[in-house]
Amino acid sequence: MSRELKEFGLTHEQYNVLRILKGKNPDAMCVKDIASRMIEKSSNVPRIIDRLVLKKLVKRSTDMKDKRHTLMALTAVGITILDLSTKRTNQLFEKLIEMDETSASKLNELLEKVRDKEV
Amino acid sequence: MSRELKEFGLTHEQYNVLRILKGKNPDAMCVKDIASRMIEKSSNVPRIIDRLVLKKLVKRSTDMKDKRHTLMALTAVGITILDLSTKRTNQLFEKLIEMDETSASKLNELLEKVRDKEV
DNA sequence: AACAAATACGTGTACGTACATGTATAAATG
DNA sequence: CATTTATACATGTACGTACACGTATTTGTT
Repeated sequence: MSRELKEFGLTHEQYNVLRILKGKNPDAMCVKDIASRMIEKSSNVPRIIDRLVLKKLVKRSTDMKDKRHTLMALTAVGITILDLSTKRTNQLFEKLIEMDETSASKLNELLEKVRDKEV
Repeated sequence: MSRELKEFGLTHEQYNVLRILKGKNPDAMCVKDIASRMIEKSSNVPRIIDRLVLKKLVKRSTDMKDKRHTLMALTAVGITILDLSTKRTNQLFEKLIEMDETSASKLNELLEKVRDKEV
């Protein structure tokens, strides 16, 4: 996945953030909202946004209703790049999960078992 | 796992390298040998060793038979720390894989299926 | 209204991953 | 034997993860 995204100048996490923003597009989202939708919920969202802003894929502004919020939204370029890269990753993903329904659901069940262990 | 290793001042990867060295102890290993036994085979071994040497868990020397080789071996302290931390991680691992034999082997089979996809 | 606490971001550091490149040494070749 | 090629390691950069901490803004309390 990363290998393919690289051709669009995106890392896995940058792509992930773009997709999250797409979910609200054309509305903006704040850092906390984005973080809550990420798999890896570290405090790294501001820095990932930094890189997307540099590439002009995302624009940043301050919420005047609550100045603690920074608002992020896709730019037109961002939407284009995202759509292109999504086409590619969707193809890959289809191949990856190519598995009959029974196996897929069994795999899921077993992984949940491991994930839920309290250690 | 990382959480527990932290109490021994070790990261996951540092611990991994110590275990690999333990496998050959008291003989030394070169970077290439270590890398070949790691899950993540990046070019990062020299830097992981750097940190272990700083903590005096590993000693480094040059192979006089082939000066391109750097030889790494555990120190006495390294062995002690490794044994202590291994006791802890073994307990955790036992809990984690607590799963009946049928489920465990089914999980393995399904994961192999995903892993072997050519994408 | 003044102050304390909570909230939302941003930033600093250590470390790891991925990838590219440099350097010393050894092996292979003509 | 001289030169090329391969090998083994080290190092640089970009980026991500984890965690600690700083700062601005808002909210809650007295």
